[in-house]
Amino acid sequence: MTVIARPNEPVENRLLAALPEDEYARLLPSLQQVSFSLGEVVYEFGGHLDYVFFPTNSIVSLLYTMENGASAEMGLTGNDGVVGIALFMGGGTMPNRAVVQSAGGALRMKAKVLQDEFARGGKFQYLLLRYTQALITQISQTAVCNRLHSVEQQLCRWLLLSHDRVKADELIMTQELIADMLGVRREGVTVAAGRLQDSGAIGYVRGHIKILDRQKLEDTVCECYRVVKDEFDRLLG
Amino acid sequence: MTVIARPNEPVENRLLAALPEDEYARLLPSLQQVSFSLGEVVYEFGGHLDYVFFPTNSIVSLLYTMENGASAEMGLTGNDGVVGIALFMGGGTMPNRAVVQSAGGALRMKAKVLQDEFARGGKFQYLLLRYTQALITQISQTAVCNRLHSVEQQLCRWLLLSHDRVKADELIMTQELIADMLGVRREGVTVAAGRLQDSGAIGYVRGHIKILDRQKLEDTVCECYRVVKDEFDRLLG
DNA sequence: AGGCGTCTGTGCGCTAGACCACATATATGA
DNA sequence: TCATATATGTGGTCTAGCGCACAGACGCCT
Repeated sequence: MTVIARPNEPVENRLLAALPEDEYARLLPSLQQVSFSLGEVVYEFGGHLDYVFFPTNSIVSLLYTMENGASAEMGLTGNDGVVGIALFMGGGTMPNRAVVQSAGGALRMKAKVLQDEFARGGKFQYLLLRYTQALITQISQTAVCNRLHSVEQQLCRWLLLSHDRVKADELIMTQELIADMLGVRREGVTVAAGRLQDSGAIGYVRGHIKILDRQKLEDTVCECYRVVKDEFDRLLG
Repeated sequence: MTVIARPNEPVENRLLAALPEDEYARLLPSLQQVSFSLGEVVYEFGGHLDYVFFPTNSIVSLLYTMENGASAEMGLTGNDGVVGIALFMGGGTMPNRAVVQSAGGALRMKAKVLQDEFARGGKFQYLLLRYTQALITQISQTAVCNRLHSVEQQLCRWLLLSHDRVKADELIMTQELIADMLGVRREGVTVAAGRLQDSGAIGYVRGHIKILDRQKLEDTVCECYRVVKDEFDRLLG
């Protein structure tokens, strides 16, 4: 992670952008722009957090790694959210890991500043709690989807959720990493991705995935994607 | 649901019990004791909530039902929690259903009272948010467990979580209902439960499950149970 | 140009669990 | 005591996805 400067351009995180003028002005001096690289660990299982992060064009995955090394994603955060909810929810640490899934920028804020502002009970608190509820929906739907749907459907869901949170049509992501996120084997992803490629929905070469036909993905995906998207729009739109 | 009276005995919900004297005194007049029957729906998908519920000796499951009727549980709430977090998180409605999984009592509180007290920012807010974080852990672990573990392990996890939240060693619950909770087929539960019965861990007849040897269940269960339990103890203990 | 490391493709056997079709057992109420 | 609905047991077939073992294929570095 590299610290860049104080942000001066228009804010690209939806939570911050939704703040009223005065609250944003109060927080602005406490925001620093940082840059995440692919695969960087934002926090570890049980680790202590000094900052919260508001991604702008980066994506951060929340995942859990079992004792035997197997892992699975429970949710992901982009420019519509915040990484480090334990800091305002009161737990201090979270029982999961946060890993950068798509390189890019974020704004960070010191824990103390966040907590003080949260305690004021204004719009900031309101937005953070609504985001947390949307995140709960996402995690819930991941639980259901893991139980009931095929790898191909889950891959579509994952691609669409990522695509929604990043500007470009190209995702930098190997099948190996996707397999870790979805909690399946790499070969399973190869087969599912192969089918999507054959249908013309996506194209990929060595870690570069292109969304060619978003509609095709939406036709294949299970209802879980829509549920999550609708809830995010309802709560944060 | 039947409304009984105003509670006068010692409070049996851990969240309420953790309140300081003055806050509890302020809330007491707004609490009504109610009785839930097995299978009762506390709230529906997208439904509006007039009350939150603090279970005393009942257990309420949060589950999601797909368009095709298949369902899966994302978490469960007993005397250590509250049903209806959307009311203080700000969403108003939740994209899931809440169903009584074990008949028993709860204390209910009008939404308006809850929200006013929450806005004061005292210990009540603190407790509700910490509980919500513990719930997030539970849902997350359900997601991971659904992906990576066997039906038998998940059944153990479910039995242990339920056993922790109810006084008795006997659970009133058919295999059919457990199958809906776990998002698996009824026959799958029959087989898994049969193995646990053979090993002497449990005994059951027509909807009455007895925990005979808790240790055996803990030996069989996956790590997911421990993670959830530890996090509840840490955050609410 | 060559070599090595990292991705991706494929095939094969195996297993858990789904789906289907009944058989049996227990409770409840007429 | 009998009828009926509900709960549980079991067996057979089918499939998705795992584990394993390689075989290309592409990218980067020297």
